[in-house]
Amino acid sequence: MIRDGQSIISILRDKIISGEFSAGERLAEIPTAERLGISRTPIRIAFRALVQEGLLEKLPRRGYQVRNVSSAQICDSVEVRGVLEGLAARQVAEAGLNQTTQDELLACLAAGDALFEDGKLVEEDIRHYQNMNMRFHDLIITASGNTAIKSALALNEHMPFASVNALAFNPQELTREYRRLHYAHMQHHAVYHALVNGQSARAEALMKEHAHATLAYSDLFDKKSAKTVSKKS
Amino acid sequence: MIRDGQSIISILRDKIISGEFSAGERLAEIPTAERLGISRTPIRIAFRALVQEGLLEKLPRRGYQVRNVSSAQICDSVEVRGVLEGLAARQVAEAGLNQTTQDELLACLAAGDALFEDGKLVEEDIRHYQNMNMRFHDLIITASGNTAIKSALALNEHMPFASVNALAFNPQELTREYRRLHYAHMQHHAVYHALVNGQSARAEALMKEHAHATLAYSDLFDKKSAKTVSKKS
DNA sequence: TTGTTTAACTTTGGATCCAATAATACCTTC
DNA sequence: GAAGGTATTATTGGATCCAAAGTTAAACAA
Repeated sequence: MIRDGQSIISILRDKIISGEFSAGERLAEIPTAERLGISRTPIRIAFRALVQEGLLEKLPRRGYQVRNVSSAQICDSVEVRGVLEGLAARQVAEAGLNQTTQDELLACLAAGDALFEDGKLVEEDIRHYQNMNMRFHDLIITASGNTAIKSALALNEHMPFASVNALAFNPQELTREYRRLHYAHMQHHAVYHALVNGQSARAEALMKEHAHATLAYSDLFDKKSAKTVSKKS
Repeated sequence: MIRDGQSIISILRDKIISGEFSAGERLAEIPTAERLGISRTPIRIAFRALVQEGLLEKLPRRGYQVRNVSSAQICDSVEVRGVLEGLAARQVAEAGLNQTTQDELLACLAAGDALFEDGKLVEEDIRHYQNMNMRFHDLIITASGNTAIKSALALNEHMPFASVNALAFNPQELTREYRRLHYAHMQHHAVYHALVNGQSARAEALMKEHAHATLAYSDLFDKKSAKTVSKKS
């Protein structure tokens, strides 16, 4: 029994991100509705929202299609996240950090410190890290008071995080994952330091670099380089 | 007779931006549907989209409400546009401008030059300018090939342009408007110059400043200053 | 065999109906 | 007069029906 309209969008989004609806697959309202055992109305609303989010593409009179999200597009998305969160960090540093936000950021940092204390991560730790990470970023964006940043990120919010994590994460390589997340966590500390000291330019630059760091230990970075080279040639 | 679903969203958006639906006004699906003489289904889809765009706010079980877009929020939105279009310009300059885009940008510049030739503007000229302006910006965003920028801007796309123009434009002051748009147009020339010469950092900085220039001749800028001061105190 | 025309099917958009639920107003009772 | 409970109303979410329009496929003719 599905009560809330929002959750249907989430369900479809998860199916796309998880690959149950594979890239390039064509989706129509009626078959999808039957597949999920609900009526067309919520599917219709969800499809439109997902088009707006950039996960679906509309083929006029031929249904919808799961957009093929290339690694280059994920890199683009990370770059966008970088400039927007960089702007947020700059504005926070300029306006000054209020006490409650400062406390909450510190709590995030402490939680992260605890996770990395024993020198290794298990899969559950990674989930904890991701929650903490999301909270840390959200705190800064919210603290900026810039609602336009929030809404601009709302669209492809899931995309960079979910896709990058899905592509970058390999359960076989927990050590590499440990290094990647630990580096990111140290950057969190640096960002916090810049924010409390009102170093706005530093905060902005750190936050931009921090977005890139999401990719730094994945092989996506190489693909992006290849793309850039081919563009220039 | 309304055929296309997208147009209903546009109609409602226009009514909000124009002030026919005033800020803070509560809207429910049924009364709005009756007011427009259509059924609830398209209204439902439109309301959800407008929530996602940030123009409406949902009051659970109490309908929707037109969000009060403050001048500070418009400034925020302009800032977001600045960093995103700055990113686009930088990427275009780095990758190099292809010939067709270059030609189309030149056509925009020529069209602008013609508008400003006789030293004054009439209201129709301003509409022409806005179309040309939109095309110029869209060309650069598209040329960047960064789809994430496009979708991030899609949300509040209308907002900065429409709202700023609505607030900044005063038919009594066509001379001031002439100066504002002429300055913006000269910046277009500078952006183009940076792009064709591959000066990526300059292109990015110019594009950011260009966004601010939208406000430079309006009194919004003062309000923003006031807000910043009050934040610090 | 190929091209054109037509018919059937697919698909979306809009309208309306029903159900669930929260808010509000009213009535009763203390 | 106030407070609490109940009933009505307002509002949204989902299901289904119908119409319009485009796509596909098949059949027929050249």
